[in-house]
Amino acid sequence: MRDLIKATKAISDETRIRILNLILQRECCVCEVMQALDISQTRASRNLNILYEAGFLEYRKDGLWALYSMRKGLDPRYASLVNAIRSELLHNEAARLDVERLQKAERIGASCSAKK
Amino acid sequence: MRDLIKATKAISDETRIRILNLILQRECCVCEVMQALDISQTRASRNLNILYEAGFLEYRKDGLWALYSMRKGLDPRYASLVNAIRSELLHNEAARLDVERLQKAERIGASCSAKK
DNA sequence: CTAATATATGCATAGATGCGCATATAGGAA
DNA sequence: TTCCTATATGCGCATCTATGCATATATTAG
Repeated sequence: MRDLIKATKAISDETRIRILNLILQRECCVCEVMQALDISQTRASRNLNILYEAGFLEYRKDGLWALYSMRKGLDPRYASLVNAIRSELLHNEAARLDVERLQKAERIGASCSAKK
Repeated sequence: MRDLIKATKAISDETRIRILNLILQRECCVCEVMQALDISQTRASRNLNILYEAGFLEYRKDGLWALYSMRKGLDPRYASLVNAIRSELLHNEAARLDVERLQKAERIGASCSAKK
């Protein structure tokens, strides 16, 4: 019960739904999420961690980078939550633009957007 | 997007998950929910309304009673959210007890529990 | 070692949420 | 009408949440 509540809380937030949208495409690092969604480093990092803690994501470190991807072998209950999001995003224009920006994003960090 | 967030917010609360559990069994009035979950009238009414506003429930008045039931023809996205809850509750002892108390509940209102 | 960089986190704060108390509303009975 | 009852709701408060700022941590380069 606790876990289900944690999971549904995690996805009841626009920023985190947009993040899931990106990671459904491919593994992402924090700075790519920042760039694609045009949000702060703190915000990206914290919300990624919330999705991780809720059980949706896998986490690995590669040098300086923190890489998040969809968790494999997701509990069926969680999978149906993800499906709800997936079908929501299917025809969502803003979500499409986020993915478009993700494709242009580079694996360079916070200083990048700071320098702009 | 707004609607999905509203729906997931609605179900990311223990009280409301327990309420859904009851209404998945059968149509309930506010006072039955109060009795089965042993919560205040305000709390039952407000949380029922949140589930209704989020699109999960149907509402009808029968004399003094306000009757809530599962909404028919639920959007498939919402249905998969409900399924996640249903499978969560399937082996949940507390949920079973709530239903048991629901069966003993009577369609009499707030004054009932107040008189106890 | 020091410097640079990507990410995580402590703290403060604005806003949202849950709920109790009291009261309003509405339907039925007399 | 007036009284009783089931539900809804305004208000206040305690708690939770999201986020920015500043800083800590960790990894790599030199």
